[in-house]
Amino acid sequence: MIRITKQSDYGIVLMSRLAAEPEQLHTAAALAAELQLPAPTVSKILKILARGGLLESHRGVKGGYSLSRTPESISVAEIIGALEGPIAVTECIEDGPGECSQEPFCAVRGNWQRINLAIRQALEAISLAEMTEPLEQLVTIGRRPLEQPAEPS
Amino acid sequence: MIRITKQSDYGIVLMSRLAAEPEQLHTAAALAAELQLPAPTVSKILKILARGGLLESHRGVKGGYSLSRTPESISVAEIIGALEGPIAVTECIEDGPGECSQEPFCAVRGNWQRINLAIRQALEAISLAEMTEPLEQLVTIGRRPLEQPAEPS
DNA sequence: GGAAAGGGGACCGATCAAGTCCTATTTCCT
DNA sequence: AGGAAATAGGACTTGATCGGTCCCCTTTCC
Ligand code: FES
Ligand code: FES
Repeated sequence: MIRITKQSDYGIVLMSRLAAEPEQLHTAAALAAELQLPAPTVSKILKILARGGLLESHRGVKGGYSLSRTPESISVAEIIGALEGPIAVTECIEDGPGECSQEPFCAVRGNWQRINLAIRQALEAISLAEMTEPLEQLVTIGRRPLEQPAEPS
Repeated sequence: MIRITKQSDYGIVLMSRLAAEPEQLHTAAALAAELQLPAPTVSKILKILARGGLLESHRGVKGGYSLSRTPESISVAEIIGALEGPIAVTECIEDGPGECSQEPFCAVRGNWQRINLAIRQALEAISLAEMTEPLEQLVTIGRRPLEQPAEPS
């Protein structure tokens, strides 16, 4: 739950791959093959990311994609935002008031934004660079990847 | 994006309403009418929340629901978790390894959990009590409900 | 014993994401 | 100059899943 779409999922994976060699150009086909993802979908996602300004595209033979900025300056929030619009968990308050049909009755109206903000900040705090330096870092610090022993079911 | 289901949406609204009078019993019908939500759906959601241990249910005439704990001790993460399973943004790593088809190729494998953890923590940090004291608090502190001026689009 | 509440689950319809495909455009190489 | 290889852009189909409804059973109060 709190599911993101597969587009974002793939998008982050792809961006992470590109972040490994920021200088280098990668074609959509090569990335798809390497990551074992459906080629047309990869192509589509890369296009969107390029349109969003996160990727630099080079057309023609020997073309391909590369990051338009350094991995450190790209947050996963940006990636998700580029792929699926602004980050908002609920449709209530996306931007303007008057949207939700039950504003008058709703007690939480304003506080939804607290949730949205919390999630957005959490996502903005994670940079692409952090996504590429994988296990060592985690293990070194001794951070537990998961801690949710109590699953009531 | 990063959408939660309407169940969670409604669930949080309902829980917030109940948090206003933690002692009192509320029937599903009354809550539905008050909040202008479809009655059967409300009933369904309350059932799930009760099964999850977040609500105390009383059957029979004069029955109804009430919070099983204080609003301060209930986080929105719990509500969402009860309504839609454990909080995980992606299906890759829900719990055990071996799930994702491309573990060998995936560079982010371990770092997805970083994202999941960040979101989970963000949601755990928000209590039901915070959801009920609505606008005043926000305004007093001068917190901006939204800040996202740069929308590249 | 009846009415009013919750408990549980089956069920259907609409929405939307995921993936495919096609065509145009740009660029490199021969 | 011309062809090949790549991106740009969009239309389309299908499939899952969410949202919502409905029905029947159990419990409790009066
Ligand atoms: S304003 Fe939409 S549910 Fe609160
Ligand atoms: S392990 Fe599933 S995408 Fe990384």
